[in-house]
Amino acid sequence: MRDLVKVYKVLSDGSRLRVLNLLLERECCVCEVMQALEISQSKASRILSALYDVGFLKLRKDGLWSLYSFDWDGMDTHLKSILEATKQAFEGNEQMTIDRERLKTAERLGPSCINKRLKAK
Amino acid sequence: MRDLVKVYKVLSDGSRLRVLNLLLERECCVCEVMQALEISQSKASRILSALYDVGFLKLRKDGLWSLYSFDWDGMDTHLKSILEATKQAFEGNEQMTIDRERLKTAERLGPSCINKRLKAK
DNA sequence: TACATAGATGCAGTATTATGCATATAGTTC
DNA sequence: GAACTATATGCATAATACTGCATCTATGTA
Repeated sequence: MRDLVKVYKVLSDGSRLRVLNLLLERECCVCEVMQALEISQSKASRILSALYDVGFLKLRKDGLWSLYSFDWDGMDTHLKSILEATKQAFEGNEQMTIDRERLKTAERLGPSCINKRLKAK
Repeated sequence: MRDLVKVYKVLSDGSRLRVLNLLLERECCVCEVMQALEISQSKASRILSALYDVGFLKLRKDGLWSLYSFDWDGMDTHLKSILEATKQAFEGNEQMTIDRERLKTAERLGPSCINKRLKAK
């Protein structure tokens, strides 16, 4: 039951839910998440590792990139049902739609590149 | 989405989950919850009202007693699926089984009566 | 080997949450 | 209306969680 509490703790944060929503679209690296949600690198990284820790995600490394995606196969049954319910709750939500749109234009550029861009503006 | 965060916040606490579990058994008053879980009156009251606030429960007053139970009819769809998933996760959990057992012997006695008993021991 | 880069993490400050105690509130009973 | 009682709640304190900044790690590249 301690695990269940942990799972709900992870889900009880708007930013973390927004990241889940992105990942429902496709596998993402840390820098894509930071672009799509306009959050800092450390925040994006921590959110992804929190979602990973409770068992929602799997991690694949490609050179410097950490690519996170849902671990549908490894995920236990309870987690899956909770996730399904959550997914349903996202439907029709404006913020979630915007985020998914923005993810489409997110490029696989590292944080330093993104930060330079932001400063240039 | 703010609502969803609220719901998960409420669920991200062991005691609150234990109370949900009791209510899956039957309607309870505050003092039955405090007996079954061995928690303080204010804690039991606050937990119940938190669960009420997000829409899981309905409240019926009988004299001095506040009787809380699941509001299956009034509950919205998302909430219901989340609750279903949670319920499944409770199955086979030792603590939850113990709590449900203890609820059977819980009597509808007020806090003052319960506290007197405890002191008498 | 030296440097550049994506991501992870320690730390500190801030904000949020949980909980006990005391007290308020609202029914009940005499 | 006075006393009693179940529940709700204000307040203070303690515990937890969030986040940015700086730094570290590990991989890739010249």
